[in-house]
Amino acid sequence: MTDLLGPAVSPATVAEAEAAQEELRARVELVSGLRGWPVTVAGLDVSYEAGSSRVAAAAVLIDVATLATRESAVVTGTASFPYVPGLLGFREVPILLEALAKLTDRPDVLVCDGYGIAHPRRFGLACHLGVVTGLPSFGVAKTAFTATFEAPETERGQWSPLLDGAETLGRAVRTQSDVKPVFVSVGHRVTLDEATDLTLALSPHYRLPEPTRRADALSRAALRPAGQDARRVSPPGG
DNA sequence: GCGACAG
DNA sequence: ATCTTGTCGC
Repeated sequence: MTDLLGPAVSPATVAEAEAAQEELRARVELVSGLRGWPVTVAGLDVSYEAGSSRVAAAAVLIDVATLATRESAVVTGTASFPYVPGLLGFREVPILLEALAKLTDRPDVLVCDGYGIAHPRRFGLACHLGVVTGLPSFGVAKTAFTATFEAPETERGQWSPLLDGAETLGRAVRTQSDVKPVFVSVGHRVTLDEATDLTLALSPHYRLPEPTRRADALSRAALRPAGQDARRVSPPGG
């Protein structure tokens, strides 16, 4: 089928992808589109198979107040774009959209595994997904990327700014006391304060927010043959 | 020029 | 991301 949207959706080269990001960044809205505290949030994540291009994407819809899982969807497919730092969106957005489409209810906000605005061209995965879906979104990354930061105080809830010179791109947030911080940045139609508060509300027990934790587990399990979940098969030596 | 580099 | 054994701790 003809790709009517061109490079903005499926770039053929790194140069085209970077150019597309420069175009798409103009569509990011740095104001809140939330109507008060959200009722539901969808956590998203993608898992990869070792020596192949097979991937699995999961979307888990969670009730923010109770953290109960309302519904979840998982889909397997093939990665159509290589991993290139700064271009993660082109690799994961397509299959994540498929997983999102399988959800019955529309989430109030998306939580992504990676960065939003704290990106070389200010258009990380969370911005990409937000712009394409029109939904509020933000990212929670596990490791540092482009910005500089000082370690936040060690108590849960403490944070320090992610900086690029004088520009604030996000926050290093301590979701658990004495545990490495996570990196929160805005994606689309969400403020940094909202993203920070949500990250903390969604991470009562572990370092990572429940939505992305559950999406990670689901996508990972989807790559395993049926019947081998949480069980060891063909142990070395018989 | 060289290294580092979300997932 | 994934490859990997044991180990310390709640």
